[in-house]
Amino acid sequence: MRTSEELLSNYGLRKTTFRKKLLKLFQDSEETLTVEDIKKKIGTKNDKVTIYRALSSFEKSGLIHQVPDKNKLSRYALCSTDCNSSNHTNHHVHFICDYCDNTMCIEEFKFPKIKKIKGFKYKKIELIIQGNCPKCL
Amino acid sequence: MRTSEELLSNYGLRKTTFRKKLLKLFQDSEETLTVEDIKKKIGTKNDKVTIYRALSSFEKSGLIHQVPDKNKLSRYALCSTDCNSSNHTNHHVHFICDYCDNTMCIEEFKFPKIKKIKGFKYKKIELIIQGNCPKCL
DNA sequence: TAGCTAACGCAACTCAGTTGCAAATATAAA
DNA sequence: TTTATATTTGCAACTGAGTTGCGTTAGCTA
Repeated sequence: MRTSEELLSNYGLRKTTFRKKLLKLFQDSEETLTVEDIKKKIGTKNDKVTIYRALSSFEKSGLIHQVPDKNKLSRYALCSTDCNSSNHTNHHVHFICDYCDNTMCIEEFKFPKIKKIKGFKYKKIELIIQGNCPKCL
Repeated sequence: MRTSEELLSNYGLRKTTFRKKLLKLFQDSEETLTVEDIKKKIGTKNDKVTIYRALSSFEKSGLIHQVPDKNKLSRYALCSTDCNSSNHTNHHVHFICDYCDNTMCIEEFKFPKIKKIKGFKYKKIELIIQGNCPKCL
């Protein structure tokens, strides 16, 4: 895995103290993160505005992606493949646990073949499964 | 199709002036509706609280379902099959148009077979396609 | 038609996310 | 290394969807 500093450089982002920490947090985290999660886990007490702006900058450049959440909260996770600003990974499978509210990006999941419908143009396909995760079963 | 009054009775809901209008609006509408849409389209000027409460009551009873929206707004649509409070339709396919922001429930779409992953329990599976609808292409 | 219960409307609130602006800091150029 | 430029940060104040409490109104049942 690349270091957070290398990654920031590669994606044309500035290596500020906060952004290095933020990216590292994503690299070390198994689960998707909300702004609240980030506030708690990151040692520094940066303003929420800073967090929001960093997240949207990371997202625009293709480093992270938004993940749907049961309660319409924004969650984020590292992009697994090599995404960039003009080409985000198209297919994501996300699992939302009813019980612990966690949202997971499931990598091992093989994405099903989706039938084309005449007259529609597809850009992004998302598959969301709601249920219970192994921990909560 | 059943009249809105019949439907309300069947689902154990009171037939108030407002709820009859609201349900009729859904029956007459091809597209999913936001609270803002409802406010505009419905003649009466009911309070937004009334709209929110009616929607959540309709949803709980299985008359309508929530639909994902690009901007995290709540959208609603009639349930196509015979849903009820204990058994909502499991599989929905929704198409979100990038350009006109409309979200459509695509009925003709055949839902793909989803592989089970060991340790996870599935309750609800949602497939969201983002792109452009025939009107906007 | 009387009485009970659900639905309505108002006001005030909550809370995630946004905007504007001045100060701080990273990067590029000299 | 210093200076100039552009991006990032932090504060304060705002926005807007959705919620809560409570008194009033209107369906429904007996």
